[in-house]
Amino acid sequence: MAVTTTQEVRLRAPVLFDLDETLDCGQCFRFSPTGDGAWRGTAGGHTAVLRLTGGTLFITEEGRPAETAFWRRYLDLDRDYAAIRDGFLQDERLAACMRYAPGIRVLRQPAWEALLSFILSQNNHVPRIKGLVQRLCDGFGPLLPSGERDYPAPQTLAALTEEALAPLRAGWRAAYLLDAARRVADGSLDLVQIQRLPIEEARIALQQIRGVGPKVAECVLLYGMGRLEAFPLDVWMKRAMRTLFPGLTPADFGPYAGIAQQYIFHYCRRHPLEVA
DNA sequence: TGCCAGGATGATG
DNA sequence: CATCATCATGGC
Repeated sequence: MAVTTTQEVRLRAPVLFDLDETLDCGQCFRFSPTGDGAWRGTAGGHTAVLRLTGGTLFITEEGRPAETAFWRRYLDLDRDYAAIRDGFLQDERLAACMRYAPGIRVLRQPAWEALLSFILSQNNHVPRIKGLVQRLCDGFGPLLPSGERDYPAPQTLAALTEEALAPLRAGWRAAYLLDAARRVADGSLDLVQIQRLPIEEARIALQQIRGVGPKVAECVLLYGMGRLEAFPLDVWMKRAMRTLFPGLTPADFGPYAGIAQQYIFHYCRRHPLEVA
C-alpha cells in the first residue's frame, strides 16, 4: 500500500539564503519549482518540498519522518555566510558579483550523487543533465517511501552493462558511469577517504576515474565533499578570471574560493561578459 | 535546422 | 606542455 506520510518542520532560515538562487544554478539537478514559489526534489534518500517564507524555511518531507538534520547539512544552513562575505567585500569586483545572487549557497550533496551528476554534466547543458539524472534514477535507482527513486547505488550500477544503460541516452558517458561505479563497488575508490585527503591528492584520486577530468573532479570536491577551497573552471569561469580578475588564481580567493566561484559564476550567467 | 552544451580523452606538434 | 579532433545526444 502506498505510504502517504508527510511531515512539515519549520526552521529559522539564516540570512543570505535563497532557494531560487541555490537550487537552480547548476549545482544540483533534481529540484524543480512547484509553481507556487516552493521547490521539490530528492537527495540522499529524502524527498521534500522546500518553501522559504519570510525568515522561515518550511520543509515538508514525504514518505518518512522529517529529518531536519539532513536538510540543514544539505543546504549548508549552519555556515556563517555573512562572515565569509565580509572577507570577499575587500575586493570590489567580487562584491559586485555577490550583489547578483546574495542568497546563493554551496550545497553539500552526497559525494556519490555529485560524482554521477557531474560525470553526466560534461559537454551538456542543464536541461539535458536534468533529464539524464532523472532517467538514471527512475531507471536504476531504489524506490523511496516518497514514491521517487534515489540515485542508484554503486553496486547496482556496477552490475550493469553499457547496453543496459542504453535507455539512459547518455552517449559515451555511460561507460564513465560504469567505471566510477565499479571502482567504488570494488573498494579501489573510497569516496569517504578521498574526502579528507589534502585537496591536491583528492583531485588526483578522483581523476583516476575515466571521464573525470579537472572540471568534474572540482565539482565533486566542491558540491559533494564540502571542500570549499575547490574552484571549478569551465570556459565561462576562465573568461571571467581573465577579464574580471586578471592575474588572480583560484587559490587567491582563500579557503572559501568555491563560494566566491559560485557568486562569480552566477554573475556571469546573468551578465554575460564581453568577449575579449 | 543547426549550433552547442558548467568536458575528457588520445593523438599530434 | 599546448592544441585539436572526436565522442552521443538532444534542448533551444
